[in-house]
Amino acid sequence: MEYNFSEIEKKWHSYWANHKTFKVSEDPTKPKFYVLDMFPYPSGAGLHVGHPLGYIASDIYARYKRLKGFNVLHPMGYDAFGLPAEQYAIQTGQPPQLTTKQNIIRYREQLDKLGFSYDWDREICTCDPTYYQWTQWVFLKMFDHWYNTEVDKAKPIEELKEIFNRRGNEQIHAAHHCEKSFTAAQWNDFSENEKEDILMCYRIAYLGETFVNWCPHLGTVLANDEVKEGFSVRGGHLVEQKKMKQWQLRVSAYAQRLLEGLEPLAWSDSLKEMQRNWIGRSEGAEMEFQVTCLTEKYSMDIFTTRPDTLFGVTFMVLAPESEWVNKLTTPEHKKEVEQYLSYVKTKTERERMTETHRVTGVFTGSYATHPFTGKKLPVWISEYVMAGYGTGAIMAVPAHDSRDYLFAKHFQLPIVPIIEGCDVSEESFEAKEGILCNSGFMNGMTVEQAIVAAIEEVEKQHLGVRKTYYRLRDAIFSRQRYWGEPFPIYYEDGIAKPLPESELPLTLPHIDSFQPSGSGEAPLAGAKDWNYKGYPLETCTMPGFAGSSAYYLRYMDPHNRDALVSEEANQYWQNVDLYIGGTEHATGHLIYSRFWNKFLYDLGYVCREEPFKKLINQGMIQGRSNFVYRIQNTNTFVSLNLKDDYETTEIHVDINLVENDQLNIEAFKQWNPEYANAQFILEDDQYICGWAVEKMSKSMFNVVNPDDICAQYGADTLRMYEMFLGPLEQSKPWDTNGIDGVHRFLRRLWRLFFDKEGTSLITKEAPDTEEQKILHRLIKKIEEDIENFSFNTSVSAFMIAVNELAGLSCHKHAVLEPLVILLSPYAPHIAEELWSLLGNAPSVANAKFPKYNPEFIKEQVFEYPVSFNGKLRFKINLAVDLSKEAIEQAVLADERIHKYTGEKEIKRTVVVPGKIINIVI
RNA sequence: GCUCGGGUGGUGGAAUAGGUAGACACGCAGGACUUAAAAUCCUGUGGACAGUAAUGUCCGUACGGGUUCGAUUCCCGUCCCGAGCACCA
Repeated sequence: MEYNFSEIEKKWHSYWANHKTFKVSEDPTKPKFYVLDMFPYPSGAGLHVGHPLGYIASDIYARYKRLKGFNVLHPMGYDAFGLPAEQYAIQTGQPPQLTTKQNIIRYREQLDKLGFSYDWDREICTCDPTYYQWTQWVFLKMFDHWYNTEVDKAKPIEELKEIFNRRGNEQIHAAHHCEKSFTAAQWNDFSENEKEDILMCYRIAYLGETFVNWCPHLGTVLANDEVKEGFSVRGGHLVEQKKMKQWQLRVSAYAQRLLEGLEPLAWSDSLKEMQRNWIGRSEGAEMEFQVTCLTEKYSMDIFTTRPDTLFGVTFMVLAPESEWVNKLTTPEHKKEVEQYLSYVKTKTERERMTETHRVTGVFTGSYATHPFTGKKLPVWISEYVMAGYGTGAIMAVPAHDSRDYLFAKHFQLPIVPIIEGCDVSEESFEAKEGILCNSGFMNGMTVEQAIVAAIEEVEKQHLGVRKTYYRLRDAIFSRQRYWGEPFPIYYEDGIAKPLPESELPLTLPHIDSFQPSGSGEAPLAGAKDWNYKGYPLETCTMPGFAGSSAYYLRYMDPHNRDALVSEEANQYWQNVDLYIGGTEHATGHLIYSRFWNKFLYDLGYVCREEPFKKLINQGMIQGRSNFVYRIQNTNTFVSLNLKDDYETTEIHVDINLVENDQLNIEAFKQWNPEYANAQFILEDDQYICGWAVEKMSKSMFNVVNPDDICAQYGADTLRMYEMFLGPLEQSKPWDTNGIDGVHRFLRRLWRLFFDKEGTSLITKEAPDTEEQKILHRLIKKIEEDIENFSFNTSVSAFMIAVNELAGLSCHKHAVLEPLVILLSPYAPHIAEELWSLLGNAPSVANAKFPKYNPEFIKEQVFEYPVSFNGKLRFKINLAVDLSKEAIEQAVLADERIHKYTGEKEIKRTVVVPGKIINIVI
């Protein structure tokens, strides 16, 4: 009987589904384990072989943990709101509700084929009102809270009102952007609307005016992580800066906690580093400089991380957008400054970013006074200073900062080095090392000492304060589009008011036109009856990350109608033990989720401050594209190695028309009518295609569909092959070349159980030592591999073990049964089949992971009293018995061992030809 | 420019509390079975040299140094590749 994977897989899929084998519930008698995949966006293209890589890995781990006796929560769902469905709706007029539903059905079919052990009763979908009700609910909570920086916690806005009532906002410890200061009396005199305006500056979810990333093509605002190098991540459209009133989340209030919280997490260093960069903490001093514009005197704040270089300051620079520009420009320089400002305005964000080496700037005519030396420092304006960071103004230390240096060289400003012996004739000296000079009270100190001393002195003389800045900005939360969660907000006399919780979910209405207006007005503005008790509802919707920020909590208690997650469910499942997903979410979803979770933690709705304990980033599976070469202006194609003789154009060709880089010419002709009459210049009677490793995508015709692989080899082969391909975290091209090897392994395994006629070979004999050794070595290896996520080497270990057992003609029940359990996380279908053929009740998922017994693989230990250079005992650990003489010879042959004879206990290994001997002296 | 990874056969990749480098798989070559093919099985497979042969010797983990009895592994320097950040003061 042959290994009939398609029948086996079909049989077990329906068994698992009918018996709800993987259904879980809270069970206090068992330890819990939560394994989560980053849920997919169900696109119209369906899954390709790259998508399941992480799902397979997490499924192996989840199944393993189950065998180890854990109560495993392993759910799946869909991140279904988003731009592509809406873009599709704009093009075709099909409502996103419909296309999303179709895509989800397709995804589910594909996922089901791969035999994942998900508890499908917990399936969620972010566009489902029973789900997004809780997204809206969290938003209301954020609207209703402010951030108290004294206790570092979100607090109800009512508390803030009371504080204002009692003592105004003068000594308030809050994260805010309120520019007014007021007393209790003034507060009480404010009108309700004025009060609301002020409170808005303190809310964690707030409506505020800022520069936003506006994408005219998409007709919407985007978050910082949705923009890369001035273009939208989705679609690659130009993004410009525009000042707009938008909903925002005060993520910046949590910057420090987001940074500190990273420390204990079991995430990769590179990912933590990415988040650290994104949060961008910098410590330094905020200092006041007295500036004089003609006769007018001001004090201007600047921020520096290098207060030790204070005596190297030779000029000041303002950002072009800084409010100081107007105040400090003298009439004499007004014209030049205006010219410069208009020049800066013509540059796009992108140009400003790419032309970083070009030095531009203009003098304001004003001077600042050095707080210690009293020297006059000219105040310049330059685009290299950012308005959005620090105070939008800097003290320039050309000797020790490369940008200041270039600027000083260009405009011939003085450069004063303040570190002994540094050479600043060619470039600035930026290293934070050396001894200070030319620096008054700091002379002779190291840079490290000077930084501390400078801040102390500055604080003592009340010139400034220690200060920490973060690069992390508040998240812009409005999107001018349709396919997202509606805001539970209505406007009463222009004042944003929260909808009562009892009105949730506020469901997304059906609309006729999905086309954005282009003027910044959202599609919902055209919805009928989009109001609450006659008041207009907010027309923007929430961004993609809204729905994915707390989905891991909802899985704990997906059908709860009264809460996002019940306290009991949250107490039991706590947080995610293992999270597997792509690195592309490093500065998006993974920051927002952590923020969201911390907020809910502050409010006491969740018991853990961090959502994801351990995180693994699976690598991308790239496609291997094939090319044909068309001779320009002809319909003739030339084979790869002859193409250099012609002027050719490289054209992607569907990889399904190519085998081993050989083009199937007939199929190619039929592929596209344009090529029906194509001519070919062959080499060795073949057309050889070129190839390249690229992203797997429809447009490159290099997509491999897992359904096809399943049909040809089965899901078990696909699962094992994806693991065998290489280390999980590494990106690698899909390459079917090795898949036969894995498939062959499963067939060989099958043959340990059955002969060709299908008669069972299984015997009840007791295993011998050699067989025990094979088995227990495998148990140890598989356990280690799974714990280390080194799934590729486990596949090899299985192959070796099965080959060895086949070599010994071992068909013993006592060996094969544990082998099947070990294999079940990797190849669950065949394991399930063999498990029941061994006479067990389904399912192998309920089996116990075999216990490793080191006795079976222990090498025999021979203890030799070897007389050597006096009285020494060598304890020799080796599998093969060697004669005493052989050992002595081996040890003596290594003359250099003499060095160690005086020391007490040294573990050493001596190599005898053919053997390794570990010796304890 | 800065930060973090990483460089091992024809290919994907094994092996690092320092100890027989190249597991396993692909590919390739040869063989068995077959009328033939597919499938399956067996053998060989880093390089160079010597030998009829069994086998032996030398060189090999990007490059140059160092520590060590011994380095793919640890340290220093150089080169290359990948990822991320990037006028963030």
